[in-house]
Amino acid sequence: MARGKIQIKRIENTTNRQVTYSKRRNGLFKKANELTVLCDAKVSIIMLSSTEKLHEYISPAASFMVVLMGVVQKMQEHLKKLKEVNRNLRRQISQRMGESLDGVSFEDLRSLEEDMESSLKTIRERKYKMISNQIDTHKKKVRNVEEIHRSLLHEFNAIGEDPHYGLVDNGGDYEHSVIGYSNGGRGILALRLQPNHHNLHTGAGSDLTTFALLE
Amino acid sequence: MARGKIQIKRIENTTNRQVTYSKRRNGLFKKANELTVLCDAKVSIIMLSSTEKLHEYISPAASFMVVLMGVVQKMQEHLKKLKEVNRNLRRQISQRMGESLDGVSFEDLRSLEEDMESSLKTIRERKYKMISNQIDTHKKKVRNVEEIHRSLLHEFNAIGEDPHYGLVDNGGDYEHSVIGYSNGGRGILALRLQPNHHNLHTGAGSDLTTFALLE
DNA sequence: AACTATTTATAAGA
DNA sequence: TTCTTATAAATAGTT
Repeated sequence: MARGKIQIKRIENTTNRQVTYSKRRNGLFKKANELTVLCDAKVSIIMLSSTEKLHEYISPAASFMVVLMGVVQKMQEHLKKLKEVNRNLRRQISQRMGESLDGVSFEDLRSLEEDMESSLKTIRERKYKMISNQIDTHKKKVRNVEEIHRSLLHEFNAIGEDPHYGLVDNGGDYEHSVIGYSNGGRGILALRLQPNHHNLHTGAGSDLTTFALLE
Repeated sequence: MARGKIQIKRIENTTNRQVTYSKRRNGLFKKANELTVLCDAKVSIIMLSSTEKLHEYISPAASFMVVLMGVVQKMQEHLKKLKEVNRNLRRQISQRMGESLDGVSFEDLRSLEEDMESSLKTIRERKYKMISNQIDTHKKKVRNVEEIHRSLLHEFNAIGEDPHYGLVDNGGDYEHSVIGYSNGGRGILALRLQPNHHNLHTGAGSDLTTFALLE
């Protein structure tokens, strides 16, 4: 309706469609507001853009659907608060990763450093404890294998000295079995050490901003 | 908006008001429909005339209720996601504070330690830089004060040797002036910019809200 | 986000 | 109400 007449049909160009949506939405809301004022009416408009963004106009004292609207509003406030909290949490993490430190006071920097030092100590201790536990476990396993080895050797010698048994070539199977044992149980450890990939940093960064409102 | 400009305020003449309501209602619905078609949007309008008559516009494929319910549902989902993200962020912070480390794999623990070590290094470097900056600034201030002191002392001595001037007690103003200089110009920094309040819709005190749900 | 040539909406009158 | 029409307002295309 301006630099040329347009057909009232879906605008295929996305940018154009969004610009027009924005302009006409403002126009519609303005008209609604004028109607409200001029004619003492109550008007509620809810609209969803093709990108599923919600916009609404509510005239003063529009009692219609006020309850539901109220619910929506409350939820919006809640969402806003959660977003704010998330922002703060992200900032904290950033700072603990040595980023976003502009504007942090010297005192805060010092206490952050102290805090991180003690935390790092805790983590380190835990790591060492994990290592020593693993070593203990491994030692026990080795002892166990050695025990088996000794007893097998003992049996073997006993057999060698026993005139009832002849010496039999086992084609290297003996050695093979020993190697197999010496490595025994590793597989279990390897299973335990598989990282539980619940991403420490990335997962939280998932994009919530482009959230579709309707299917 | 036609045979004369009108003020956007309640039309006192009842007949006139009703006529205008009818005309503008049609206009509004037409615009809503155009918007729906042009921009592939969903629009619902509900309005109540001053005579309490209900009129509504519902774009194809969306009733007001359905749209609202959809909105509520989507908001709930969004809230849920945000809460989940929140939980993850808190867990990350906890871990970086040496807490909630049960169930963290050895590999994750190791990478967390590494990460924290490098972060701590960054923070430490920043702290040291801040310290050295402060020391530099302080040194400069001291030099400046000494300079002023020297020159004043020089002047003082010159005056004392000049037979044209008598010695005058300035009641501590000397010290005050020095302090004043060392802080000189600071006040200018205290000026702040007033935020721009741009009211988009100026017509009457209506509750006109336009917001993107999920920026 | 501005501008502006046009189209569209509409206030007042019939 | 509906039609008419002069004029105000909205806006499509452009910058």
